[in-house]
Amino acid sequence: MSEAHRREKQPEQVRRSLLDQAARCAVDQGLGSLTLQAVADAASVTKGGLLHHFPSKQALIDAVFQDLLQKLDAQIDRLMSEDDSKRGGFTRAYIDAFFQVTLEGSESPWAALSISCMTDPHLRALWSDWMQKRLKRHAETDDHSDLKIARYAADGIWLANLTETNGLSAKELDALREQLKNLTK
Amino acid sequence: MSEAHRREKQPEQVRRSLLDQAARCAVDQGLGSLTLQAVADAASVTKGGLLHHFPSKQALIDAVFQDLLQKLDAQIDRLMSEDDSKRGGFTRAYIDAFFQVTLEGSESPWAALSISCMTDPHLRALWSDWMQKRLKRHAETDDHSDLKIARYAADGIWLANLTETNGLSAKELDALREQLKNLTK
DNA sequence: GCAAAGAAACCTACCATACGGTATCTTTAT
DNA sequence: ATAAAGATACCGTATGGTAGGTTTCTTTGC
Repeated sequence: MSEAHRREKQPEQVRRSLLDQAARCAVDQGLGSLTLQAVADAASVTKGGLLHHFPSKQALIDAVFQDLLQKLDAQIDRLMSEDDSKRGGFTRAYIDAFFQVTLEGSESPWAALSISCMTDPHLRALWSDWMQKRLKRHAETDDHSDLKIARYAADGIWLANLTETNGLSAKELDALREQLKNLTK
Repeated sequence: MSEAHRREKQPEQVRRSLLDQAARCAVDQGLGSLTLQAVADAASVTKGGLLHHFPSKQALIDAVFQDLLQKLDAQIDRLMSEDDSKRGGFTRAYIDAFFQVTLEGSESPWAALSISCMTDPHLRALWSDWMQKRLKRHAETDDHSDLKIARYAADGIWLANLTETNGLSAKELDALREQLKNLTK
């Protein structure tokens, strides 16, 4: 049946798979009706195996969220290092990061972040903290109402792409991105 | 015990109460952990009574959502009738409606709409439909990329206000709204 | 005008199931 | 040998839903 018992054990890989599949399930079924069994199945592990890696459901969810936040952090830092002009550097990176995520479609684990963020007050706080820290860190270059609007619009677009059954076309998205980035100049 | 059995029956009123309380519960506990019992209790009806009005949990949730969408529709229509310039009329009404909702804070039944919208894929589709119909209806006056960005930004702000533990200040919100509406001219 | 019948509104009691979590056992790696 | 990885079996509970009863409203026949 499950092959995890017979194959070579690569716990790190299993852990990764669990995180990814959990994110995926959260998108498909909504975090509320997310079930340990479903996640375990999707990762080809039994529920017991899952609970070995994450001692509770909440622990799993938290881990997913932290993982995604970490990736987002890295992504933004990378994008910022490629940006030579100072003003709005963070905002541009933010926009690009979000569009990149958006392009990956609703199957991307990133989509889970948003959903989790709304549902769970605890995660909401985490996100809020992250954002506020980041804003404070780049206050000198990115504290302007135009930039604020650009960031909010990026959020909205990202949200829309989750919401719409048929996401926006790549062409539309590209045009929107250009327009937003123009706002940051 | 429950007096619903002895009092004069006013099914319409009970139905309303069920919808309202369901919305309220969805805000408090999150839609995921929304329970029929809790809603029934809040409306002073037994679970059986609730299930008489709404044959399933999903039916109840859908009804709540539809109800709120209907209210939003009316609100937007009203705002549009007060707007004399043509271009961007819908977008301005959309922005105003969302800011009005945002100002009411997270206790408003509208907050439930948003959360539900993210969580439940089925509701996501309903919202998407609503939006697309509305956009088609106002294609002549509101199909422009600037307006699109303004709407997305409104979504983002609304989202941020749900997300942030301490919502944005009324002053900030006002400034943002003005700025957005300027984009629609 | 008024029973009687039928439908609608609502309640009580119950079932089935699915879910999170525990306890324990087997297999693999070091 | 020991610990980690993973599987299996099981438990308690809460929840959505069903069945069928009881009370109130509405319609119909006379």
